[in-house]
Amino acid sequence: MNQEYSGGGDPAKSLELLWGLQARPTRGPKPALTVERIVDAATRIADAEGLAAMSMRRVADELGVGAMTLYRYVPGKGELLDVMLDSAYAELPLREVTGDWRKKLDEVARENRELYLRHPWMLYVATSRPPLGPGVMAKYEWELAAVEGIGLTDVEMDAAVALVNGYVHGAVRSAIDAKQVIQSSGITDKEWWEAHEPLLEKIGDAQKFPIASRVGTTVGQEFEAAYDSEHGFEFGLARVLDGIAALLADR
Amino acid sequence: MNQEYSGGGDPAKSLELLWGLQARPTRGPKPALTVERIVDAATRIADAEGLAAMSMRRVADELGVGAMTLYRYVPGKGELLDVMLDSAYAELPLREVTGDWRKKLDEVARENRELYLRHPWMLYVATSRPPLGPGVMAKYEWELAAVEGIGLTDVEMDAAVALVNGYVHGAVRSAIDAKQVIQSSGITDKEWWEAHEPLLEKIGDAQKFPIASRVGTTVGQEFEAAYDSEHGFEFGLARVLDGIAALLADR
DNA sequence: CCTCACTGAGTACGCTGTACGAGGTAACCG
DNA sequence: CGGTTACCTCGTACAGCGTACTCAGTGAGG
Repeated sequence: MNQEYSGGGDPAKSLELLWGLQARPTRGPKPALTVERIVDAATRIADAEGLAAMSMRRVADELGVGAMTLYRYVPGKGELLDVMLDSAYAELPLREVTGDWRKKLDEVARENRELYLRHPWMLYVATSRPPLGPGVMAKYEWELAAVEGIGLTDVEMDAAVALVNGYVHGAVRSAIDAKQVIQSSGITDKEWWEAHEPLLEKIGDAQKFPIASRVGTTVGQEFEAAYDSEHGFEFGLARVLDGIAALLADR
Repeated sequence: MNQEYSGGGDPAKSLELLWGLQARPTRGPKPALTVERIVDAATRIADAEGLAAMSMRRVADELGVGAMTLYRYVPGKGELLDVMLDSAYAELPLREVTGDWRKKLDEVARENRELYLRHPWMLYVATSRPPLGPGVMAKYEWELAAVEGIGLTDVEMDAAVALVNGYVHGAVRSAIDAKQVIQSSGITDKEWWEAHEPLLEKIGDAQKFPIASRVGTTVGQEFEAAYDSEHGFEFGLARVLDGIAALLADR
């Protein structure tokens, strides 16, 4: 059972950390750590072993210090996650894309997807109103720029970007969850459906749920054939972009 | 900081529970509990106090038994969550809707939305390949029926339903997260932006992130005016359905 | 009526985040 | 230069978690 966390740090404290607003005191011994080193270590652990493995003690071990030492640099685990998230978003290349809005939004979706695949733990941290760190701000600006000046209101621009981001988030999460289920259980989707066909038949599956059993079987087989998540992602993204295009065409 | 859980129960064991496949032994004392009573109690707690409050001890207290007693009925917390999820999905009315696919999918989205609003904890349980209990199967069948016979392949039908479901999931989760942030911090979005304007200005916000600061301010104000999540939901749903419509029009 | 499968639950283990406080270190001030 | 004082490190402790183990009590089948 995977534990998941929402950042949930005190927003004000997170902000101070994110923008490096703490006055470096002169008295006393030099700090052995920096917030950055802590964030890097924590991210390394979360990348390799998942969010559940990223405990304060584990991070401290990784850095060769006591667990409580971390609390000199970070108010708590929630704030640490906030900073981790912002740092990860700062990895986005934010390339300037030439072309129309659709090409730009496509790029936005793809870059976000790759970021999530690189840092799967991000998908399990609640990100509603994320702390406005430099990484998140830059990302938001970049994404809005894709739909700037195409005839949307400000609110619609925000909604369009949120729609694309939300889609990518959900799609990648589904793909990763599915992969993890396969890895942890050693059972592919196809095998799953086949193994439970007798059970479902006994229940009266085919009669009660004719469409579901037909579609489920087909989907299981297609996914087996490595047709897989790549195509599923493309399908959904195309629909989302088509939806935005339809809105623009109405104008 | 909220903990969250993925169902993650042993799929085989969850299935047995879901379909009630356990052979009721005759020897020994009558069981004092049923899986159903446990699921109901757990759901009640999760509804009222959130997923984090739903610990095994808490559920046991609610039922007036020892914590370990629950393990006589349920293999573990993961499987319990699986069953809770399936039971909750079984609450969907699954009304037969007359009309075209769009009207039907719209109904699917709305019913799912209300279910999530009634049981917010569902949004924080990972649901990829949820255990195929009776509730989930019936829901899947109902949703697929909305897009049956309109010219989509089986894989596309699954993808379309997943797209709508994913959208609703993300949208409702965002709305609930936002509401919780406001409740727990007592700060509205507008106040948030206003309170941090000096900070962001000092950073060089307006110069570095012109679009973001403009759109962010506007969105904050609109949301303040209770324009709010309802309209945001409608906008996104309309785009998603438009996207599917565009696909059908191409044929 | 005896037997024994089954139920209930107390105790305990290892894990979590983090509050508290003791003890060491280094820069400032007189 | 010596004392003060702010700061850093981290051992200990606490409440809470999921759950493995174990043992006593129960009640129906033979």
